[in-house]
Amino acid sequence: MAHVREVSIETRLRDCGLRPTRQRIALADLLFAKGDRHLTVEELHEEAVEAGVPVSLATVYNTLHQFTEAGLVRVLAVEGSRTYFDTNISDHHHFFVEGQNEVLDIPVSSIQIGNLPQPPEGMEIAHVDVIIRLRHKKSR
Amino acid sequence: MAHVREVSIETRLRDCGLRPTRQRIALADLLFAKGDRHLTVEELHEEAVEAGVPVSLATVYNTLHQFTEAGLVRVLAVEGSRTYFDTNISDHHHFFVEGQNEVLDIPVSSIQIGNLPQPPEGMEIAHVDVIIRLRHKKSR
DNA sequence: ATCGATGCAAAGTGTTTGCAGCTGT
DNA sequence: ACAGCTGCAAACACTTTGCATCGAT
Repeated sequence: MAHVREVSIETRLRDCGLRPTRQRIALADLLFAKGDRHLTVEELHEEAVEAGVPVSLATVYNTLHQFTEAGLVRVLAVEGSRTYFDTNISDHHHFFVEGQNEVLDIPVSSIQIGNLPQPPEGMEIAHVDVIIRLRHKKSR
Repeated sequence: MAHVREVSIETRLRDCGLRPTRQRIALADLLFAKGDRHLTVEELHEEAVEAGVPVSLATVYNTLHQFTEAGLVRVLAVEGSRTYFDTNISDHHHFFVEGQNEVLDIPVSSIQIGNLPQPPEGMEIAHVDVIIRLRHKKSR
């Protein structure tokens, strides 16, 4: 059976110092199989359960944080309550659809940012986030 | 006693359809007396109590949301858990110091953003947030 | 067999809500 | 006096943690 991909994900986990357990492999599969994704813990948990891998919510939280530390995913701060995890760790920006809690990628090339201000003394820039908040046009 | 400012804040509240109560006036005073500020509910609550205006936390939450709807302040989504309120409602951007939970304004003129991507069909841009995340330089 | 991972439930945060009593007009 | 606020505590959503069991090596 299609074992080829599993092996590579296993290796990837191992390289991060994470033991490739059933749950981690399943979650990593869900995360990376479908291209770039923006998921909440809840959503990923639901997907896992639907895929027949009954992980617990707590494990999804723990696993996503481990993945974050390992640099496999990154955290997206778009909206107060919920935390989004982004499987696209390359440099890019986001649309956020208000009310719909939907996140869309913006390739870094479609925005021009120039003239970044100097960070205060002793600080350096860790990351630049651009979030373009969208709403539905009222016109109808 | 210095009643002049109070009156103007009262008027401002009234204009928003908010009854100028003790608590609202006190909170508005704290918010707007010291220039542009970035505060969490907790911080504002503490300031109010220290200033001898014992409002309840719930009232601070309610009041800040009312102020937000009235357009007196705006919500800042920089970080997952806590909600920041920004008293500067003009167009500008932010530094965010990781680990320190500190927010600093960046005047809109010090960043050049060009070439905004087209929003998806039927959507329009509500707001563009730029957050420059900072960390301390490791050098020492 | 060992040490780490998992699941559950309980504990934490930060935030919201319901309702009795208080306050501004 | 009335409608709208406020305070408290209880309810909530999301997230983290403790501990006994399970699983990968």
